[in-house]
Amino acid sequence: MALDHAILVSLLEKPGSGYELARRFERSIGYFWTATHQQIYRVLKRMEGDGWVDVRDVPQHGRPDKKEYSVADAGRAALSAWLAAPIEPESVRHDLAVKIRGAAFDDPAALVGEVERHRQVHTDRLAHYLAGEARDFGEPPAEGGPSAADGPLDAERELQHVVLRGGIAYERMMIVWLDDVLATLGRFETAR
Amino acid sequence: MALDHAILVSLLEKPGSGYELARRFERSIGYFWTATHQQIYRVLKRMEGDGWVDVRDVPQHGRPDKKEYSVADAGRAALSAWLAAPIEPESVRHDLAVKIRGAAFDDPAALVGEVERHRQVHTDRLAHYLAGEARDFGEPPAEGGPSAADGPLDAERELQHVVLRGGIAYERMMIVWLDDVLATLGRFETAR
DNA sequence: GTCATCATGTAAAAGGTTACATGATTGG
DNA sequence: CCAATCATGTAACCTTTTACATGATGAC
Repeated sequence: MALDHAILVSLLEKPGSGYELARRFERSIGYFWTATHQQIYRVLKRMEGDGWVDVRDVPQHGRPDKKEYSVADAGRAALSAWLAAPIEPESVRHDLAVKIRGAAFDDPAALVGEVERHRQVHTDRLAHYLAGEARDFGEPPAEGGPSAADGPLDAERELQHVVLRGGIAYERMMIVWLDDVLATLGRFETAR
Repeated sequence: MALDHAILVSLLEKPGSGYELARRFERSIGYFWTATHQQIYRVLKRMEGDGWVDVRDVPQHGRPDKKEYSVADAGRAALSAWLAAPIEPESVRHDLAVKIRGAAFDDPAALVGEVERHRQVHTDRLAHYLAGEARDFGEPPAEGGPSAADGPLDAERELQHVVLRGGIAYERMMIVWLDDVLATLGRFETAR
């Protein structure tokens, strides 16, 4: 029930078409909420029907027209209501953990390649995050540290940054853990 | 497509009824793969039809009979095939990250209670994991360090332990990050 | 010319959630 | 007697995934 809200947040950050949203769900937002373009188009259509979003046809030169969506008042209200409601489950699906436990009943050493592949994905993602952090949140040329002259706190920017820091912490933890997994699997490899 | 495999792994670790599996999915396994009893009963029935699991009626004194499931050869083969196939997506759904980014368009300070609640959940879970680790994997009374006399490596035990260490690392990371989130939100709270 | 990218969708199948339903025993 | 726990399920609904489908432009 929260793909709606993820889309609303993304549209508040910047209005865009279904296609553009789908691309964002492959990058920034997609790192903590996955969605395919089929899902996105369906939800946009439903939210349009419910008056949560407004649509505007944007003709483009050379390219097909796009429908630019932006959040309507009703959508903002729906988001507010969701923000105020507690969420519990944080349901997780860690295939790799299931595989590791399952490997005990098969060949543990056969899992090494798979774990290394995952480690590479997390290494790449970490590098990507760190590059994004340096680009978007790099040290401002502060003289004498933060002061009132820095202007009001930009909530959107600060909160995006703290979520990104979460992603960075997650990738770092995963890399350390996957090394632990590899070391553990290695003990069986040599023991065979 | 992997609830099947999570159930197979759990049944290989220890045969049991649908009810018992549902309880395990609330505890150990459930921390990296969620499932309700309705899902489990449905999948067990399907796997029984496909010959992946065997069933045995166990009459009990005082309690309703239970159907004890165990993994058949075809189930083991299916698990092996899954273990050998690469998995990519690791699809994530972090409601809280969406909420944090969404809070920029609402009241960031209003999220403090929710974040604190999540922090508590992770603190409790960490304590639970650490207790489990001490109980199940506590230092054996080794004299002179590890040696061949310790016997062969127990793959099931070692791999369960490394998965548990992953859970511990995850909870620790989350607590540190949630403190970062709280500090970030706090800057808006006082700025209002 | 062919491939990648932009842009939007439909349809079917699989999987997950929520609500309802039953019935026995044990402990307070 | 009432609540909790053990034990198993059905039905309806919603969401997600996978496959198919179309058509244009720009770069090579």
